[in-house]
Amino acid sequence: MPKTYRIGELASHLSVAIETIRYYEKEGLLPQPARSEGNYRLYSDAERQRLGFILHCRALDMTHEEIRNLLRLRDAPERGCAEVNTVLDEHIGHVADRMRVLRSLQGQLKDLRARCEAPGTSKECGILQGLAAPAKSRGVSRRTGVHGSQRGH
Amino acid sequence: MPKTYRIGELASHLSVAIETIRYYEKEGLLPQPARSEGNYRLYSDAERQRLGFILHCRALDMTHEEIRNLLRLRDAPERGCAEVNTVLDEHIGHVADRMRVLRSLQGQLKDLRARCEAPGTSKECGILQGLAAPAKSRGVSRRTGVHGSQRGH
DNA sequence: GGACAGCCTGTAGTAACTTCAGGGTCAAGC
DNA sequence: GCTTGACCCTGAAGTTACTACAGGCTGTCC
Repeated sequence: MPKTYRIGELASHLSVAIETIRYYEKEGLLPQPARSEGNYRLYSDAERQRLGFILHCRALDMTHEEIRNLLRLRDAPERGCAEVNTVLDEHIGHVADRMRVLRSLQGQLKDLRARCEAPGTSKECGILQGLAAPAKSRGVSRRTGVHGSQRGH
Repeated sequence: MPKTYRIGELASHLSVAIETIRYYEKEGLLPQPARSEGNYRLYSDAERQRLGFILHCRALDMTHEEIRNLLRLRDAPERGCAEVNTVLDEHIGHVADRMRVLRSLQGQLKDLRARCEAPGTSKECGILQGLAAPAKSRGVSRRTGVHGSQRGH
């Protein structure tokens, strides 16, 4: 009899919220697990490993779409390794793009910040004036980036 | 009679979607504008400038919350410039945090990518194995970042 | 048999939009 | 006068990856 885990065990072993596991199931990243008599989810070691794989991909900021692709390749071992490389290379590209954007942002923010050193009222604040300006040669294409994680405040 | 703009004009002048303008109004970033006889929105130059300010802030990846704060300071010029600095400094911090995370990610992704050079089947692919590993010393605190823009694929 | 941890389902909220359905307005052309 | 087409309106739902309830079972201990 192979070991099984209830959802709470799995969650604490892998340091993830219970709701997230159920959400991954709903999203089709995890299969529908076996159930106990009392309708509790029962996970096998294979499912535990699959979840670990998913979490590792998420820690690398991959989207569910990208993870789905990798899981498909993982499940079909006859497929070439080249596709795995492609997914990864594209993702590396997304991260690089996002970093370029942020570097540019950082420069602009620091320029803006330097406009205010005197403690005047905000009426004549150089920062607010800078933000009101037509924003020429901004160089930051709005709407780019690694599907970045939000939250942070 | 000062010039007024319809929403479509404003949108094309400032390169933003019409829906976004209406959304900003609903969010309270823009005031409710005057209306024409036929119930079309009519914007003044002041509103046009306010929208420009908002878009510039968004291009710097500020949240609506941060922008709301700046607008409040902009509208109350007797307040000190110091608060503007605070908002900006915090935002600069967020961007810096996000860049740190991405730099770490990039390193991990490249390590992973280096595991596959031979064109084998994905069964023995070092990348998939790397993603299955327990992910020790990962160092990327999940759930961080500049409320980053999503989309990108 | 009562308390309490743990699990269940389903729904709604988050950020900043985008998309859609189903209409009204207005100027030009026939 | 009527139609075409560009432009505008509202309100609701979809997007991503979760998180947070609400309201209700399950299982074990005392």
